[in-house]
Amino acid sequence: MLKAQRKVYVPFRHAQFLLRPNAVSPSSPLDLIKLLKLSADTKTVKVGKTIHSHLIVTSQATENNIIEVNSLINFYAKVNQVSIAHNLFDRMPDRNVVSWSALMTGYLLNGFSLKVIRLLKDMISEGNVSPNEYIFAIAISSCCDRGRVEEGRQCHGLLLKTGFSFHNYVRNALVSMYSKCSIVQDAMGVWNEVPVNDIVAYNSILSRLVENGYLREGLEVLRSMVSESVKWDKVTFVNAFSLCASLKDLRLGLHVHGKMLTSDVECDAYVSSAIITMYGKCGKSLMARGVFDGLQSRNVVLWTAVMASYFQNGCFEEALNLFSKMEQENVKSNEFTYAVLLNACAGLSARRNGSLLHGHSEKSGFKHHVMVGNALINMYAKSGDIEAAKKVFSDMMHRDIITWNAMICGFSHHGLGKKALLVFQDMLAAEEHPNYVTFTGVLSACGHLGLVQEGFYYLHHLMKQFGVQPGLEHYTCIVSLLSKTGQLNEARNFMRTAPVKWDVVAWRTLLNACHVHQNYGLGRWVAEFVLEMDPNDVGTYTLLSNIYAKEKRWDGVVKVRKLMRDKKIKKEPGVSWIEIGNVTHIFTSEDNKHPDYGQTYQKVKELLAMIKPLGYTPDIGAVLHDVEDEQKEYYLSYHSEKLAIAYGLLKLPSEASILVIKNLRICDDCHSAVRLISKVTNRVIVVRDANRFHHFQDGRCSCLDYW
DNA sequence: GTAGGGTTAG
Repeated sequence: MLKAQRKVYVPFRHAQFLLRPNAVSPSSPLDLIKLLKLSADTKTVKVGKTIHSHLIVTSQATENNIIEVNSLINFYAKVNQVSIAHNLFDRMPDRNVVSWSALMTGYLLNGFSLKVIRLLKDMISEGNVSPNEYIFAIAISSCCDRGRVEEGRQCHGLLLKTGFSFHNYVRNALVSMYSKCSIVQDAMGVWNEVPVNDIVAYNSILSRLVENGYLREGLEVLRSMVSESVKWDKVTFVNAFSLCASLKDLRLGLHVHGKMLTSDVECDAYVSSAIITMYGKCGKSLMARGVFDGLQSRNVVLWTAVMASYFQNGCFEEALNLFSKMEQENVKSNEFTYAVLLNACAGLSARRNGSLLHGHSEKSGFKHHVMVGNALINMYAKSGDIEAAKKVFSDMMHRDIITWNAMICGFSHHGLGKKALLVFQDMLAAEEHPNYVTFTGVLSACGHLGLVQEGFYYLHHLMKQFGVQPGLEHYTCIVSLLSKTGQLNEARNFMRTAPVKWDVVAWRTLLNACHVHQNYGLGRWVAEFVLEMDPNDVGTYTLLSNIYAKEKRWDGVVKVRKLMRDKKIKKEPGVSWIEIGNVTHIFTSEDNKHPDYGQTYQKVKELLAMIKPLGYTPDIGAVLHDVEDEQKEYYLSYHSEKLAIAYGLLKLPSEASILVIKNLRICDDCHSAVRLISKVTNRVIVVRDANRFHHFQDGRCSCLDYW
């Protein structure tokens, strides 16, 4: 991995004369060496090469020579031409420790960490020059990649023998190495050995702690900086803001912001984006926007940070609106921008908008960026087009853990368990290590397929094998798996014994199973239990009322309705929408505001008449008991998803599949109606409800009638 | 003449 170069202001006026032909050089060799360093730091290849040719012509074999060549090695190393650097190094009659360190830095910067270690070994075996603190710091830094830890430990051992481990450079490199390799205990061990007040060391460990989620320890470090009166610099503030963001601690964030405003630290783009991100993660998108609006100049990162703040707080449209503003100001998107925008589309299930951005990103040259690919998979999967998600996945040249997770969870979300498990197998074959998220997808796929044994095998063995500690989500998947296969008592027992604190979601899973499997006794018990945990859970009231209705216990239905009235809980009205062309058509169960309402309602009636001969009977038990049967049927046909689907059938070409999105869970009646509608109209109909996707085709649904 | 810390996503 390339390391970022320090940014240096370029006083080019001083360098220009060298580029003129026939320039009479007024410089002493020392000036040239300074210029060479400058061109290395600023990566101005042309200037450096000119100096090189100048030196070839003028240099004699003097004592200066070794410094000149070292500077040249440093220059070529920094401008990513490390083979030229190595050539120069090989041709040196005498080398000193700087020659070695300059070359090693070159390999380090260009990502050839093995080469760095080999050079260290060569140096030791040649024995002319002894390694110093620079050499060790570079060698240790090269062990920062995962899988290089063992070499890092060997270097550490060597250091303890030579006594260099107390040098600041080296200690910082060790701390950095261990923490980048996620061995935070060792990093803290080194850190605690000797007290320091080197700002870089503080920043280094703080950043690593935050990055790896050791937030309590991060807070400790920040406190010790205060107690030891270490003056904070820009980087400290950036780290402190990201710590507050990770902690979602607005109070601390405000405090740090105040401290920054009263300090003399310059608020550059790094600091500003850290502040914006902090406010965003603490739930204050408007404050993030306020900081953003107050900035003099805004680069892509700042735009993306403020979009992300909106996204994280559910303001998807605001995030998307900023995109056009950014374009107006001629700021180009990068892969992060596309990721945020596509995620916002996913949040809105805005497939059309998403595919426009897809085209946009490809035109801007991001076709093969992993981050963009991941966001595209997520966007297509969440907006209903799992085929398009699969296509993006298949076309990707590089994949990371997020890619695999997005595809596995996407398939699972759509109820396509077999496909999810196939991708999981491919993932293992590709030697990618599954993580926490992977197993939520895998276990829910097992749930869709009813694979109880496999589910437990994954939970008890495979997760252990990959070092993933099972959490609430995984245990909930098991509850859902047992529930789905009708083992309600086993599910309840599992909930008694599993070592987690169950939340409302898990109990609701069991409750839903009781409803589907008609175990109304247990269902009522669970519902009461859930309502004790969360007395405002609308879904549970609805299920409980449904259970009473199925039992024909109208007193119970009345009781639930009274409870809801007393608590002023209103059932959220059902809303469904469908995108046609670039217009989103919205249907609700409570109004008839759509301009084509009459025609649409007529179509629903027609469809229901078509499916009645196939065995559809309106599930009138689910509707209020005190209404006439005819009226009940009318209520049911009013359901927003029926209207939206009918509208799609009216307006879309006959081969097009229909995607409808609904805010609530689809009801029994609509589910069986849509299954049959997919058969009589010979259409693929996809409904995304509050929980998952239902793929209706040829009279069947991908959820196998369990949801 | 050689090194080390920071921004935007899941």
